Amino acid sequence: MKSKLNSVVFTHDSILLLSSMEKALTLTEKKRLDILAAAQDEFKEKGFLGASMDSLAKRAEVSKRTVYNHFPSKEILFHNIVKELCDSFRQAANIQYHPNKPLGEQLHFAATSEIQLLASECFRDLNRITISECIRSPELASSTLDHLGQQKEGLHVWIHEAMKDGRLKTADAHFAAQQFLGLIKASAFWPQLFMNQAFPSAEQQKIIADDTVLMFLARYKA
Amino acid sequence: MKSKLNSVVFTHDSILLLSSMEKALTLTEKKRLDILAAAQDEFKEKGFLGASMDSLAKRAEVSKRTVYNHFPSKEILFHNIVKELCDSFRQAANIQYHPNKPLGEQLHFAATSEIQLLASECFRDLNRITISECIRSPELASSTLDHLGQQKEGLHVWIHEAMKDGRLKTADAHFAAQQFLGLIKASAFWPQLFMNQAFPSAEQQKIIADDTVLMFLARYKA
DNA sequence: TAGGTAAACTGCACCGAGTAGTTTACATTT
DNA sequence: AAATGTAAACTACTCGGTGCAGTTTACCTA
Repeated sequence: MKSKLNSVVFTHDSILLLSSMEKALTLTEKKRLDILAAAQDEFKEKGFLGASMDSLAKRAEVSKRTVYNHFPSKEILFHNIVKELCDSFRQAANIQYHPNKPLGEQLHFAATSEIQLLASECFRDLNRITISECIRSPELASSTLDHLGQQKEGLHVWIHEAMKDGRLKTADAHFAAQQFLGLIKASAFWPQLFMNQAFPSAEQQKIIADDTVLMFLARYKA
Repeated sequence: MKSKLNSVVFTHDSILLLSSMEKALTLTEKKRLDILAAAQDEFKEKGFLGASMDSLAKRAEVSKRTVYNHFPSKEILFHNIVKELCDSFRQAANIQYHPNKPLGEQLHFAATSEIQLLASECFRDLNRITISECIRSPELASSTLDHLGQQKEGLHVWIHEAMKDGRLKTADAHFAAQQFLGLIKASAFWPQLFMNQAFPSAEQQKIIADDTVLMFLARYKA
């Protein structure tokens, strides 16, 4: 299996769930997780408007009433899903600036971990779910995609420090970080999100990371 | 002055058309344009699923029956809107490679015209309308976003020629074009589309174009 | 220029399907 | 037996789409 994050939530296989969590789960809690898993599938597949509570309940093999016992409304359930998915990415790859290590090495690590994040099925699911709604719901847009910009924050700080340290040309650190991530996402995020393009292979990922660092340093190295 | 019956079928800009020709339009044609304009607003505002044919008809100040006289179904109407918007971007900025002009100048032109395109309210409308649906409809995704990739094609060819000419380092031209556009869109497209970020001012646009070219040439100039 | 005809528009009622959310009455678990 | 979960029916909608009777418009002819 793939997902190493919050294994409980993303596991669709209830038997596995039960066996791995011992007998700790009461039936009520199990149902709750079934509902969350089914809701995630339903929303992912049909979007917020397209999703139906009946279909969702059937998916979870649970009475619709039970769904409403756990979540008072469709919207609240939706926000729970989004929140939950968001939380699983709190572990923002906090890149630390090391004055002694080579810039290329540090940047390559940043690029690789960003690609790693973009590669995770989980992360793309979150985006597929939210982005459609974000366009028409600014509130959700900011609350959610703030999270997405979190490791951008980290990179921005890193760049700023490297500039202060005289190892990068002085420039707008925020803008530079945007460029760095833009280079990556142009190949490893947007095309996969909107067209159904396959995600880059391991070799392609390496090329993307290498070339991003190469280009970035060609421009900014002091 | 009389107008041929079907000369108006494909519309460029409905509002402009209406105000400039006014009397020349037969009532049927005017209604048709009213419907298209209203549909554009409705879809833009609520998306495909959220849009309602009743609300749309009211917006167009037209009987719902009339809507269905012109367009047999909601889906067909939607595709008409998308097609119409697409057609208004047929003028793909076809960048031509000039062996004698400086690379920076030519690239700067490409960057500027790309930003120009991304800046147009029209173009962002098209994307806002389609992208949400593209995620769940691969068919629409390819048919529509092919268009978006058209000027990318142009750039890719340009880069290829410059490489053959020995003025750029030999590399994957398609990948390089993707990088070039990624640099631009990271600042002037995606943030505006999903968050409601304001579009860059004229000065900011210049900075983006300058810096994109700078970075690209730092990496690829032979 | 007047008049007639065909086509288009209107407004409304209506259909069947589906929606979120609630209630009721029964079954299972503990 | 008390508590919780259950299915199915029910409410009060909204939706896309249709049928139809009556009105308006466009255009051709006499």
